[in-house]
Amino acid sequence: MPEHRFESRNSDKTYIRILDAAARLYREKGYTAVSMRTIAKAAHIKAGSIYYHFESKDDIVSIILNLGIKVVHDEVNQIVTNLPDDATASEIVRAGIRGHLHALLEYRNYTSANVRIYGQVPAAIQKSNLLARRKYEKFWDNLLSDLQESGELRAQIDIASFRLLLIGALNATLEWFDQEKGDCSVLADNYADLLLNGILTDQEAGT
Amino acid sequence: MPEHRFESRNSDKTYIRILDAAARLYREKGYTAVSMRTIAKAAHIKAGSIYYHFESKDDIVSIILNLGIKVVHDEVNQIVTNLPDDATASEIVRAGIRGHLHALLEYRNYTSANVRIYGQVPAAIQKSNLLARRKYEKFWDNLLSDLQESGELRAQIDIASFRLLLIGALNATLEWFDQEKGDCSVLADNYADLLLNGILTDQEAGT
DNA sequence: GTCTATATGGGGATAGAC
DNA sequence: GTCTATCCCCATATAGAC
Repeated sequence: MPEHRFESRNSDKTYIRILDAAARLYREKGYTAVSMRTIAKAAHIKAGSIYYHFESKDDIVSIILNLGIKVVHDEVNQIVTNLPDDATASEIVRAGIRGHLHALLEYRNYTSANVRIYGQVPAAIQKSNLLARRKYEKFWDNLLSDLQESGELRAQIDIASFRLLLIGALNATLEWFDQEKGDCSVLADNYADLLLNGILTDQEAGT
Repeated sequence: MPEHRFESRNSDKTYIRILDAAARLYREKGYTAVSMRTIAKAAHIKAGSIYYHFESKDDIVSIILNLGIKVVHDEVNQIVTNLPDDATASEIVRAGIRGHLHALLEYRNYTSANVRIYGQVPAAIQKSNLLARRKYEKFWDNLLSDLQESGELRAQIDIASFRLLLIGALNATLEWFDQEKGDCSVLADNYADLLLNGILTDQEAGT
């Protein structure tokens, strides 16, 4: 799926084909349920041949998990960085939510594989994904802290708590959102409105 | 874990021991990774003996998935129903969030097993869990619709969208919240404040 | 109720031909 | 680069002793 990284390199098309097939299968079936034989069949290759491209099953999983974070981080970073200097807090947060949801659903096999199987892979593999996760969390924390210091976000909210709530809610859309039936930017604006303004009518707010 | 359902029945202690062990393992390792041998060892019994208590591996999984929804639904229902008649929207939503989070973390092995492996079990097992899921979703939708009709929640919010955001965010806490280090009612109040009032300062709200 | 033993099939990974 | 063949281990489920 992440074609941009390998575009024209000679016969690494096979490398990508294996990775794409594996990501989709991991998302659908879970970590242990997917065998090298299963991946091989989906990638139109024989099981033994996979070991020419990858060191082991865990090597494949580790690469998939890291791409699952990277594609989202890259897209959110690019969208937010390209906003005009006078963008409001609403616009910035909204853009971040749009970017996160768009990448999440665009690279669904990788992102969903990450969300679903991270908690179930061996500890060593989890560890290989931790740095990418921490960096993305830090990105949001910095973004939100800046907006809070400038007075656009309420002073009393805890940034880490909101970031956990936000990313938790966004990632959960992977479990139900159907790209065929809806536009994810509509969903993004919907979620952004709820999170920015809350659900109470004005006379009830603050209670 | 759900002792209340079987309290004193003779030697169904073994039944519960097997179920508890299986739920914990499914949460930690995923559906396919957990073998009958693994469950047997954790429940201090031999693999063949499990078939006296359960029909199959899928029978066990199906029961665990259904309990994972039921324990949360029951607790939220009880807490919200017992609120005084003059409770405000804030108090009702806050109580629902508290109940959901408390049950979620109290019966963590069952609830987390549900969240993590639902998407990875065979379709027939998913189907056996759908009714319980739909009932719990309906419970929240009815609750929120009533509050919207009484004017306490903003008229323009879409109830189903908010319910998806809410339950998605709450369930995601299973992946990071450490019960040893924090009180889940503090977390609940924190999340409730964010969701009820939003994150913008008052002069920015509505934009 | 719980045990041991076993039938049958699939798992990750490697060797060596082409 | 991809193939076939193989090593060795583990899976679910059942049969029948105790």
